Amino acid sequence: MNPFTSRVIDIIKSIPPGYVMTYGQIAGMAGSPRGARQVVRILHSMSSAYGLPWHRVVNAKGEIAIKDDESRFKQTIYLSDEGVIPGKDGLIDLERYRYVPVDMSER
DNA sequence: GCCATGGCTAGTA
DNA sequence: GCCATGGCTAGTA
Repeated sequence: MNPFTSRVIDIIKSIPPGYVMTYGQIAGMAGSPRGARQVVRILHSMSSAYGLPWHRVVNAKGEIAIKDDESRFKQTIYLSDEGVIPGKDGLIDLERYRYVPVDMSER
């Protein structure tokens, strides 16, 4: 597996309950700032095999971007179960719920 | 060719 | 709304 792919998987697995990350944020953290779509692909195809908390990933606007209605609904439920509730505008407040891991090398 | 993006712009109000 | 972007694990043998 490509290093980028395994980094993305590790990052996604590190998102704690009650928090979300964005596709672009994950891609950038994995070393490919333009790789948001790869994150999408990984989430789409490898979530079940790797037990990824796929529901904790949203787009840059704080939207649940998944297309499939059923999965979309599940994501909404999973997030609300963890306390992540969209605002009146339907968007998840990233200021509040975004997970920003502390980079140990910068301490 | 696929995919659940992201960021910038045109066009409107 | 448009379009540049990029790495590759889909699946019902």
